[in-house]
Amino acid sequence: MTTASPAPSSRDLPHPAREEIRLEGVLHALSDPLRLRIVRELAAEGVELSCSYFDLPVTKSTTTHHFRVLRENGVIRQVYEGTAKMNGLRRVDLDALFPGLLDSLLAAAAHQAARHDEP
Amino acid sequence: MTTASPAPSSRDLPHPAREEIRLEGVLHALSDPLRLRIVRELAAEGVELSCSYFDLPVTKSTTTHHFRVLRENGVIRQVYEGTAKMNGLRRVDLDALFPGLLDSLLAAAAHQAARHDEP
DNA sequence: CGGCTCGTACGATAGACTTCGTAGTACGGG
DNA sequence: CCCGTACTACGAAGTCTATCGTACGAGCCG
Repeated sequence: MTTASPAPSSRDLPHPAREEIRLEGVLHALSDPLRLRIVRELAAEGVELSCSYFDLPVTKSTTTHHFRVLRENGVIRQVYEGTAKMNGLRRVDLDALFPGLLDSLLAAAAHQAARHDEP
Repeated sequence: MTTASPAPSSRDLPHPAREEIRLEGVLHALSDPLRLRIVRELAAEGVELSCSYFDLPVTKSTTTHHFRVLRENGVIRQVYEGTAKMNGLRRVDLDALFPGLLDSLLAAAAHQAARHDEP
């Protein structure tokens, strides 16, 4: 049977449970421009994206570090899929914990981007 | 005439203009538990409060440091009034820059406090 | 005036954060 | 099976942060 077994490639990454996510941690994770940018792209695309999708102005080591900060603070979920690691926003968890916060943050970031970065 | 001259005690503190306030800075300022707590009390009282109003578990030096971080990131406004320094939320500026964000953040903090800190 | 309170400034320290480079592991394709 | 790709782990360097202690300046009150 074509069981939809998630092929749990034995490479599991530690994620905080929903109740363990702390607001301070989320804010800290998003207070870095690079990480905020990652989250914005993730939210814009709406689907899971591989790390290499992002073209960040830092080395891969640093990229790994930033993705880990986002994961450890409960902002994103990371799952291996073959050689790629897919990243998805934990929108459901965040919305349950902090209703409306994520949307406000994304709107604020978009607002600011429209004011400064983009012409 | 009893001019409402603000008695500009010649001790003026540098504040960022509204347009200079950066989302990353605000998030960073609020990612510290002590500073988040200060902002929550400020929002709850709704009026300007002196530094000594807060009974924080750190020394006065550290308190000064945290208030400065909040001011330099545009979260609060500080004005001298005699020997006291009054602190007020820059709600108008923040609401203009990031509509709804402050309320979402305060609600999220209250939510979390209800879940963990308070019984 | 003398002292008190409020808050600052400065220096110091320990810890955390960001970034990198190198070396290594896991998966998939020829 | 060997190699390329994707990402990690570890160590190192530099910077930033949080905290403190002590010493100081600015107003208020007796």
